[in-house]
Amino acid sequence: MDNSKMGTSDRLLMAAINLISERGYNGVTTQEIATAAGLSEKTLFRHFGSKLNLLESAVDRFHYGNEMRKLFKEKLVWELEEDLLMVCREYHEIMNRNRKIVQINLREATLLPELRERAHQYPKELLEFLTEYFIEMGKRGKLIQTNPRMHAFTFMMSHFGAFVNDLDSGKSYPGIQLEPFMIESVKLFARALTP
Amino acid sequence: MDNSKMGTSDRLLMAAINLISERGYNGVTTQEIATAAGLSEKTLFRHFGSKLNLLESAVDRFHYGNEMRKLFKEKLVWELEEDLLMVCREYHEIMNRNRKIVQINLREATLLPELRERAHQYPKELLEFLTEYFIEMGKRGKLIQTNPRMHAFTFMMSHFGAFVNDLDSGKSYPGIQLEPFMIESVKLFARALTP
DNA sequence: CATTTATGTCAGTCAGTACTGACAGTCTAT
DNA sequence: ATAGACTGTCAGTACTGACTGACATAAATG
Repeated sequence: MDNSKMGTSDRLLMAAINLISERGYNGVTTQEIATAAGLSEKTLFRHFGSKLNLLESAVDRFHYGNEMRKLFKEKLVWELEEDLLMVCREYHEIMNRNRKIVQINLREATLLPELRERAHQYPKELLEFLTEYFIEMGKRGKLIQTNPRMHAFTFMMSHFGAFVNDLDSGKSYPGIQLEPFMIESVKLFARALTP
Repeated sequence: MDNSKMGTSDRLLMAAINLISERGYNGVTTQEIATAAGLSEKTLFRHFGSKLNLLESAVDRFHYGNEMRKLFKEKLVWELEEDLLMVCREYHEIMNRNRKIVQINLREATLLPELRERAHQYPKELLEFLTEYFIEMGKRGKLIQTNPRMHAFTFMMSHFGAFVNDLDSGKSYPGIQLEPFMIESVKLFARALTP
């Protein structure tokens, strides 16, 4: 990546996120963060004052975005398989984009309680959206009517599990690709839930 | 817990696992580990020589056990719903028993590459068992024949996602309990996969 | 009762890390 | 040309944490 076009602060924030997501807050020195940003440690402390302030500033900029909310409000076609495929593609797109922040949250929840709250907002909201969608599909006679919330949760956990295993990296399950996984799991859920 | 009956080393190993799974290797001091074990830091270094050696000794004792292998070899009844419910109850039993080691693995994979290998052995093996089970069920005409490996993987990811969210703790999804989740998700999978 | 074993206290050493003030150099804007 | 903004170097300070040797105490063992 060409860092020369980014400001000093941005480079430090990015370097901090990259290294801390990998090795944890206590596993990285301010010297290492500054070096990864192509700057001096002195500059890091000029801009942020402290290591913790640097981390807090880095995660403050984090937000999931509105795409999923928009999808549920505007893009549903009320066909189970099509809608679920859209949803899970968007899910993985958003989660992968925020992978490092999610990793920092998983690692440093006690250091950053506010981040834990904010990072949990999205999956919580998605669970509600998906539950309401299943309920509405039931009303339209397009979904079996058993336990929409638990089915929504099962669907989400499946994709969260896949996300945590980072299928794109090929590390944990080399033979399994994200796209075929999404297609097949959506088919399976569609088959399970269609009357 | 009554520590007075355990040996000195055992208490240190357990204290190390408890604290490091929570705060990471670099987030805990040897003084804190010793205090949690009810011993002095001096004693910790008498028994283990170094902090890293203590952690390595602690995770060396880890192994998943043979229960799942036995289940697949001896306990299947070749009814999809019953078998899947057995499998996922055993899965969560084993994973919850090893939660702290799994958490250490997720956090410190670069510090302990051997642990990463060993910790991954179990889900890999389970994926193979479950895939073979689905194939055999297909041969017996009890399962649709599409993509057994991907279905096995989807099932596992769903439960791994639930495991990571530690449903028993009630932290992330307070309204969702593990047992109803297992029952409902197995019903959903059985419904999806039965011809 | 003497010896051995195990643990705790204490006062360190050493290396590492967060963070800083002073000074110098470079680039940009006026 | 100069002032201002920004960055880098250097030589620190203060603190922290892994780890240790020496000595003392207590419990277990023969």
